[in-house]
Amino acid sequence: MKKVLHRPSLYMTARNAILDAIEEGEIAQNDRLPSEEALAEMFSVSRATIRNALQSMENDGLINKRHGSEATVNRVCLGLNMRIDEAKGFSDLIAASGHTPGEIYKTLERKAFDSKVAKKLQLKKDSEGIVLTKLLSGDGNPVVFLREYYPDTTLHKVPDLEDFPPDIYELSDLYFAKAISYTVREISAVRESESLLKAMKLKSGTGFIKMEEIHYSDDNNPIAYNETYIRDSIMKLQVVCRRM
Amino acid sequence: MKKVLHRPSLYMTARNAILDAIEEGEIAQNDRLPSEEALAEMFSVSRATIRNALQSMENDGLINKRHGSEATVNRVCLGLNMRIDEAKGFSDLIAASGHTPGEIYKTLERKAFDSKVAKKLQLKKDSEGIVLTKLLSGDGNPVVFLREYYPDTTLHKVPDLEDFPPDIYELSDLYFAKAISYTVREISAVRESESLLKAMKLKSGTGFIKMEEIHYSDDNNPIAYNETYIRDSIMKLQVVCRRM
DNA sequence: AAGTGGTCTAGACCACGTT
DNA sequence: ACGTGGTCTAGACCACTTG
Repeated sequence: MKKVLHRPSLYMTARNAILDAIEEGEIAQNDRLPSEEALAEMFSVSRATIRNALQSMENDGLINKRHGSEATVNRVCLGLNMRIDEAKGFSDLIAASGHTPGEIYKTLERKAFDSKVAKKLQLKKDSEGIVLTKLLSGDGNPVVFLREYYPDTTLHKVPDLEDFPPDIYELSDLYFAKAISYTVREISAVRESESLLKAMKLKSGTGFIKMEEIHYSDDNNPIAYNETYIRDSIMKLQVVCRRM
Repeated sequence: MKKVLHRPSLYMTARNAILDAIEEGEIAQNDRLPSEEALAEMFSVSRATIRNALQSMENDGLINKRHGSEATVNRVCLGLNMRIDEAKGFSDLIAASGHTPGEIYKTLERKAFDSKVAKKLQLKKDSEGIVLTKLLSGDGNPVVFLREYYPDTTLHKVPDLEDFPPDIYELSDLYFAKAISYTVREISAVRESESLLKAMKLKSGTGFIKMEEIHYSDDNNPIAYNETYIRDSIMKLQVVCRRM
């Protein structure tokens, strides 16, 4: 995977500067940003460039825009730390929610996928691949159990177990033939089972959230599949949806 | 709430025309759209306007864009019908997933909110408001149980029970002092309980998804709160997350 | 090398909110 | 009435993908 150093675009530079200024309290009076024209002058760029910056910030839930009046800082969304509509791995989510992430165990094996997994990945039955199993902890306690399926065609190189990055998106940048473009997550509830409790090294549990993830390349082909089990007593999953 | 008829913008017109053409198979050869320049010529608008249309389509997961190559139709996301990262009510979700939505019962009462609800809505304890309780069905079977809390300050007029629109976003447009701008949804898993099974008119259940929603106005004030219980055997909740 | 999308500018007019 | 963001144009150059 080629890595290129981009010259940052003007609008991304402006975006980062505005975000820093918000954090320092230097720019937003009562959480209200200066007008687009004023920002354009501050950064010596055109209004279109500032609009590009503000648009990307609104898409990420950092600010609100309203026709006729200045943009405002969105403290509500800025305070969320378990958003599953963002491309973050679970280690990052655990860390973002204020717990110390860790790995209780991790195993790697190569085998044929069962028909259910093969179907999710649009593969012929008995296609082979890598299966990574992980138990993640928050502050030392088991919270997330993961099983990750990587078809042989996906990985252009198989890293050693200890070289697997904790984040699948980073893994895709380093070792996938094609990087992950987007992920579809499907959520259901499951009762605790003997095998799950054993895998998570728990004696009992209340309810678990099950999350099935299919990761797609930018040409809409599935390239990886995960099953994740989450102890929801620790983690509350969040999603933001905006109108329009 | 004032209702104005907007002249549709050129980019929204182009967007809708492109979407129609995609559906009819008239525009995308092998799911690949014409170039931005070609589209601009087709609709007699500038390239910037077409880019605006395509950008909004990509934000909604309808197409993928790649630097250097034409945009492509995203059949994967187009096929999803239970996305909870879109501002849709549950009636719409049930309908979108191919079941016939219905209401098994619906009650309305006015009372003081308990401290948990008051806190979510940033209200003083014992603040009063309207509580709407609903049991929704898919193909006649109970699937979603809802309890919706509307503070007195939110509703500028309280509709009769039978006049409540099925969709909370529509309700907000018609009867809220300020419309809903965005919603934060928090997901957890719950075991079945006596009271929940009774409310849902079920004898037994497997697991339930609990979704707590706080609806915010565009000035980031919470204006409504819902608790929703979902029989996940019927409905799989979906979220799409894109990188960058 | 050619074609395509990404970024950027300067200027214009309109629609909305506030006063 | 005024200031603000929303839409739109025409033109330019750069970065990426493709043949």
